[in-house]
Formats: sequence, structure tokens, C-alpha cells
Amino acid sequence: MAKAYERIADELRQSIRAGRLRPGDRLPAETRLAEQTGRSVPTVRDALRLLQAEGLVEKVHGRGNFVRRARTRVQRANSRHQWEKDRARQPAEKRARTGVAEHDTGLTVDDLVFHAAYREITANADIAEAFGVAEGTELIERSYRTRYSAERAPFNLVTSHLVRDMVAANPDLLDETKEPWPGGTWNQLSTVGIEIDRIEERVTARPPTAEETEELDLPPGTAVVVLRKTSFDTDGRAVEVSYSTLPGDRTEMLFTTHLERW
Amino acid sequence: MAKAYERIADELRQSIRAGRLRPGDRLPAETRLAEQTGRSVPTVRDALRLLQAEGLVEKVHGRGNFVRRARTRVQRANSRHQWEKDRARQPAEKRARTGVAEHDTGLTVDDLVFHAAYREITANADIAEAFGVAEGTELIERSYRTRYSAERAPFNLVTSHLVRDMVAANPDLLDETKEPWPGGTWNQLSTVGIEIDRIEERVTARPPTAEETEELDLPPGTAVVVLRKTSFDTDGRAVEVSYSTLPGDRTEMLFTTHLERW
DNA sequence: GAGTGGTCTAGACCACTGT
DNA sequence: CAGTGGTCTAGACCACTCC
Repeated sequence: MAKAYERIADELRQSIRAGRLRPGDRLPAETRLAEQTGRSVPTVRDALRLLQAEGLVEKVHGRGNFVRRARTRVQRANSRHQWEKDRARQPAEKRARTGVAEHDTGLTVDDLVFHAAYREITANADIAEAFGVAEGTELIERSYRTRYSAERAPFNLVTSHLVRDMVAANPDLLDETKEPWPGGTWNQLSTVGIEIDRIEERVTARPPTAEETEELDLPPGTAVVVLRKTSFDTDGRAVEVSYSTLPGDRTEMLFTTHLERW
Repeated sequence: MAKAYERIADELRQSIRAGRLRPGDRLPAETRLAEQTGRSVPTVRDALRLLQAEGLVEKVHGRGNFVRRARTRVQRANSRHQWEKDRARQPAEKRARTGVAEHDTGLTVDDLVFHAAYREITANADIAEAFGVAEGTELIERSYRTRYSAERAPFNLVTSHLVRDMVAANPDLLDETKEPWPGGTWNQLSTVGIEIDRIEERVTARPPTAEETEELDLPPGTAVVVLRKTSFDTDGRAVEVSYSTLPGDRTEMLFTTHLERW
């Protein structure tokens, strides 16, 4: 004997899968569903919460419960790294025209809004290990936010770290008012003689913290994807460590691996 | 004025972050928390649900609510592909000794339990496009499950597709009783003259379906990571398409990208 | 203002865990 | 068995949306 809220959820789930309820349609009001099923409103709400967690239903306060539409996805391919590397040595005029975010989304600079902030911090154990330096080493921490002009919430939160001594030869790199920098980090590093040779990216998914839910405007039940990127120069030294927090429901990552021939 | 359940959640969250409640500790009973905070039990339960969605609290029926411990992670690196390719041409005795799952987990074949099942299906639009063949083309669909011997639930669900005509030259590839095949798919394909040259992996995260929650024994609020892998041979032809469903809270993926030198 | 979902109460009863 | 969380009820009142 199944639980009441599961049976209600099953019925609605089937209506959605069978197309009797289509994306964007409003479900019957909670009080109405309670009458129809002969259950109390809280029990109906338990069923709707289940469907919300599955991404099938979206609750909108004051308007109703809706069958969820697929959201536009942002693709991010590791081929972007070679592209960024190539772009870093283009003339300044060409570098300014498009950034890696536009490369990923296929949009122009006018469709996107950036925000950058710099801070000086010291390395914690985790970052120190990634860079292979002592804990407490001085770092530049740069935080980036990117969003569509048309939307309120950013689609990523990026925190990037550089070792201060490694980049201090070019004082402009310590100055946030120079953002956005044409050609981005890759060009910045090239001004102090650093060439990037290899990128390691670690991808995990986890539930969002309360702060991330707020800032990325995540619907309940959506996970965030955390991408930790380490860039190594031609000497095998880690030169940049960054963390990207991405909304799990609208991010697709594409990684291509080339193999040695037999 | 914050909502009651949020205030209760904040208090508990702070106790956990400050270390007054440590991983594995039991929280006060729900009735007890209701008394302490002067709220009803359902309101306390709303607070606990919030913390559960954040991965901070684990609810155990009949025992209590607990501060969640970090779970053991399974790492999966794209260096596994070169490793698998190399292994495919080792002698059979060497191939049998260890598989790619052991390579990822660092365990031996005795720690892991496999289950394989074959089916013959026809290509839907999505898979047909990936293979570059017509819809309705005959495919072999193979489903794999892997779990730790000590645990009930598998840590992945894998569905792999091959075009039937491409592999029919070796009838053993159509026979599920030959599993586990020493050297895996890579060796299987080499028996019909296929060498894999390039791998594309698409990673997304999404809420689990009701079936996946059941089969992977996922705690509520945990996302699944879906990895869609396409293998291309030396002629650039797609020869295998597979979908892996992984529990988001215990999977880390590592991708290394090598770049051209300046 | 009418209709919607969001918060909260007070309590009954069931299901699971450990002793 | 005692103690825990899980399900469910019946309803009050608030907050939001749209007309």
C-alpha cells in the first residue's frame, strides 16, 4: 500500500509524461487537488514537493504550480582552453571583441554583464597544496560574476587565485579597474612570461549552500556543479587555481580527450 | 522578520559550523527542538528539511537526525581512457586481473560486484544522431551496474550502445554470458578492427528520477551526474555511445587538457 | 478582491530502531 | 518496550499575483 502523497505524485507524473499536462501548463490548485484526491492540502503539498525535487514542477507563489519548461543550457567545452591560449597573442583590438564567455554561449559582449572584484588574501591549506607553496603565501583573489543582460541572476560564480609574487612584475594585474582585460587571464600571464601548457579540471556536484541558493537564484532541489581548475605552465608549475560554481540544471560540460595511436 | 523554520535552521547550521555539533552527532529529538524553540514539530521538521537539502543533516527513521559525515568519493579521470587503450592489447591473463573500475577506485576485483545485461534495440533520434546513422538502426544495448561488495546500492548505472553491424563480425560481442570481458569494450572493439582515437564526454547534473533515487539509494536532495561518452575511431566515426548515471555526492571527475606550445 | 501558494499549529497514529 | 522520525488531518492566517 503506497503512501498517499506518493500516489498523488504518481498520478501527476503520469499526466505530465503522457502529455495531458504540457510544459508551462498550470496544475489544478492545491485545494482543488485535495478535493479531487480526497486528501488534505498538506498531503497534496508533500506530493508537489516530490515533483519539484525531480524538476518536473515549478511552484510560483500566488500564481500556481506549473509543469516546468526546460531551461536554456550553457555549454562549456575544454576546447575553450586552446582557443583562449591562441587568443592571448592576438592584437589587442581583436582580443577585446570577444571573451571566453561569449565563446561558450555563442553570444556577443552586449548580451552579457560582468562583474569583477580583487582581494589580497593568504593561502589556506587547500590552495597552498594546489600551488605547491607554503600556507600563508600572499595571493590575489579575483571574483567574477557573469549573467545574461536579460536575467537577474548570474549563471556562474568564479573565484580565481594567483600567487602574488608570480605576477607582481606587471602592476596592472593587481588593479581591478583594468577589468575586463582584453584576452583575459591568459594574456595577463603572458605579460609576465608565463605560458600555460596543461589544465586540470575537477568536477563535482553538491547541494548548494544557503548563500549560493540566494545568489544564483536556484530553484529548490537544484545542485551546483563545482569546477576546480588548475593551470600549469611549461615548467609544470601551478600558476592559477580557480573555482567555478555553476547551476547544475543549466550547465553542460564537454571534454574531449585525444589518444595516442597504436 | 525571518521565518520561524529559517531561524531554527540558522541556529542549527551555526552549531554545526562552529563545531558544537560534530559530524556523526545526533541532533536533539524533533519534539525536544520544538519545546526548546517554542515551535510546533512540523515547523521544526521544515527546518530540518532545509538542512537536509544542504547536505548538512541526515535523517534516519527511528534513530534521529544526524550531522552528516563526508562520503567516500569515487574519482574518475580522463587519463583512464589512455590506460584502457593500452590495456586492450595486453595479454589476456593481464587484462583479466584488473578493470577500469578498479583503476578508478584503487580497489581490487574482489571489492567490486558487476552486473551486465545485453539487449537488442533500435536507435532513437538522440542516439542515431550521435552515431550518424538512420533512426531505427539496430543496436546492441548493454547495461552495467557496479557496486562495492560491502554496500547494497551500486555507485553507477551505465548503458552502452554499439551499432550491431559494426561489431557483428565477432559473435562473442553479442553474447552477454561472456561478461566480464577481459580488457573490456576496448579489447572487444579491437577484435573487429576498431581503434579508438578520441573520446567526447558531456557532463550534466540534474535531479534524479524516482527510479534512480530507488536504484542508487540516493538521499533526498542529491543530484545525479550524467556523463554521456562518445568514442570515435581513427576514421572519426562514432563507435560507442554510453550514458553513465552517477550519484552526485560521491563522484569526482578529473579532466586533463594538454595544449599546443607557443 | 478573488484566488493562489506559504507558514504554522496541535495533535493522532504509524513505522522503524534499539534495548 | 520506549524513543525516534514519518505520515496525515483540519484548519487559521499571511503573502503574493492578477484583474
